[in-house]
Amino acid sequence: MNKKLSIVDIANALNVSKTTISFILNGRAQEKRIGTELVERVMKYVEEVGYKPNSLAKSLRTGKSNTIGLMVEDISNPFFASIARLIEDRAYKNGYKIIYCSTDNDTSKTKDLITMFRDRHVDGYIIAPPEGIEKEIESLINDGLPVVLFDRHLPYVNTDFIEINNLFSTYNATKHLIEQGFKNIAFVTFASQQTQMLDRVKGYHDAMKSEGLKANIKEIVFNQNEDLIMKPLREFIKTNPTIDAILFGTNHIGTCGLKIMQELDKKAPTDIAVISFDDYDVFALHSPPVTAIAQPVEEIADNVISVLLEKLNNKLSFNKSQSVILKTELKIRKSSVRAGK
Amino acid sequence: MNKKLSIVDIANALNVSKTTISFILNGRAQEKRIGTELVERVMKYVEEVGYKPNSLAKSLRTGKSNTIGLMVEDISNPFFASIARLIEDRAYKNGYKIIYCSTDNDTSKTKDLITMFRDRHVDGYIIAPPEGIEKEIESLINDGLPVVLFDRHLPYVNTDFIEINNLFSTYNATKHLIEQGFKNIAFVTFASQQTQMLDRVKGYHDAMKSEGLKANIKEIVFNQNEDLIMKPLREFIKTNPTIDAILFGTNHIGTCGLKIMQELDKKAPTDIAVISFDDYDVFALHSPPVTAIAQPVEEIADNVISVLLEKLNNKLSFNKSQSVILKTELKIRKSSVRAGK
DNA sequence: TTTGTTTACTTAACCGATTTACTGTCAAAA
DNA sequence: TTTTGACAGTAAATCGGTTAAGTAAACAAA
Repeated sequence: MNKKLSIVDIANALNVSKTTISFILNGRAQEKRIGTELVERVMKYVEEVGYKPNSLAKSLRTGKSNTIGLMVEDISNPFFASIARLIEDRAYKNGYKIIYCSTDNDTSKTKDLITMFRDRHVDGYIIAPPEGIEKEIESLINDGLPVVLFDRHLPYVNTDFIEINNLFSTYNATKHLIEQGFKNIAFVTFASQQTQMLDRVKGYHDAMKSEGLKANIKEIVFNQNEDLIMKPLREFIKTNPTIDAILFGTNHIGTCGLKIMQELDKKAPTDIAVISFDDYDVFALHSPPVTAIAQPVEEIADNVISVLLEKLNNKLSFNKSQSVILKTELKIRKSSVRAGK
Repeated sequence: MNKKLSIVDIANALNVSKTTISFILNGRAQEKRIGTELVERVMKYVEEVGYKPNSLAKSLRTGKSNTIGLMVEDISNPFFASIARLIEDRAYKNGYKIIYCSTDNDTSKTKDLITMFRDRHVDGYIIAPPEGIEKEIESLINDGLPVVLFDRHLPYVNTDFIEINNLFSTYNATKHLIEQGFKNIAFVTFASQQTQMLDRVKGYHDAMKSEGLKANIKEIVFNQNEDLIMKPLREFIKTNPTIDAILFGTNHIGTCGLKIMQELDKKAPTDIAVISFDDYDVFALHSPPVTAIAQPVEEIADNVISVLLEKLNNKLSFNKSQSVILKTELKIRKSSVRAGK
């Protein structure tokens, strides 16, 4: 219908060069000493006809796309979805758009996605990195692109990241279970070499060790197909009847665990006490409510975007690394509190 | 570090014109009768140096951005998050990237976002539209841009949409409650004039009427702040002690309802039977498990993206409207089954 | 009167691709 | 011998902006 207006159309209509229009629209009128009368005339006309500069052309010339690439593990996981939501809000407020994708923790998929993001000239990267993409991340950094990692980091890549104190979180949760009198405490998690997961395992392990208790760690291979998670989990619980408490390493596996317990008619905390990493509605609403290690989602999102925006705005200080470790909160609910107490 | 290669660099390196390179890379070698020997030489070199055409430049010239704009109500809502995830997968497989945003059902925010998407030259639009954006959607369609609506539609805008049979879904759920012997059934939902919501109310209303029962509808104003949802909900339940069943209009309000019931120590189904629209982990895992109207999330996503891709591929048949109404499944669980039965 | 400075713009190059319209060569047909 | 057509490519315009470099006019200083 109404053919899109270009800067040339505006220039012709007003009998002014397109350079002048460009300067005015980019707020460089004063600097370029464009007469105030003309500035007003141009602004008025632009407003009137609703002209919007073509952002592709702009990006091509300036090299800035005003886009942030967001790579999460899985956007349908409530933890990532809520962080994505918060990041989205702050990004839009600052004039940035988000392109996102789910990595599924798949290294080669992630590599492809990074290539795609580069290709799209995203200005900054927010990544929850899977293992094995050190080279790609380093290459981004070497090329001067702002990168912020979150939820986990790559130990041998020197970049900014936002994380929580995983080690202390599971340590603390385990201690809590021990204090409640549970002894045969298992840690059930996804098999992973990611930093946050290693810390979670270690925190649990150290707490058990410090109390002279035997650690019992079950690692389950992640799979998109939920049945393939449920099955080994079911086996584990069935074949370990002496377990009196389980600490789950993520919300996803925690949820699966609850499903299995329901299926096997195991009640928390009488049959098996339960704590899960990450907090969300499922845990708060469960009967009994499930004790959870709540991550400070808002703070994580805030920090991630703040650090990234700072990098985007003054590329100068990219040498000063800004990594943040946030604290979790152990939300103690009935599922982990000994009946008698 | 390694300066990005451009097509000119490739052309110079091989002593060939950039036109030729472009033809070859776009698979038009045969059509443009480029010698096979040269084609091979170029392909090999391109592969070797890892040249990737600048997609911004490409988009600027061709007018195609290979991007789909996805507008959901709230990406942190599990229903939308899982649809977004499925759409993302299919889109990436077809060479499209997703830019997304949450509308919060806010009309003016949505208008801004549509402007932004246009500005970004997204190739196609997937929108769960709030009320009051008929004009903007029509304008997209008039400009020949592919638009698919989902979850709801705009009755007076003639475009494709994917929806479920809301009317029958709540009718059927209400009938189920009546069959179970509940009589004082309330419908609690968010105040909204969106088609899916109107249908949900009507389905409930008609079912009650057909059985000669009195409808009791509570509409709650949506708010980002959950407390402002909980408060009127709490009041409603407290001041309506005769209610023996509640049908919740969305997963969000259903979840809030469960929280209130927990707080007030009301058990389902003995104190109040419960059914909620949308199904997710919270409902399946709740004790007792909550009967839910499950939307066919995969099918919705599949249909949405199929229709959109078809439109993107052959702009020809844009006159033939492809609207799909999918069926829901009433997952009957304990929360709505009379104790005695 | 000449030179210099400021003001208020404009011209033209550029970003990196695609695409239209050519060019030059050689063999077959008229 | 000239024309035609297939072949194998190329030059230049274009998409819609930004930006470095330049210019004309007015005024001030030397």
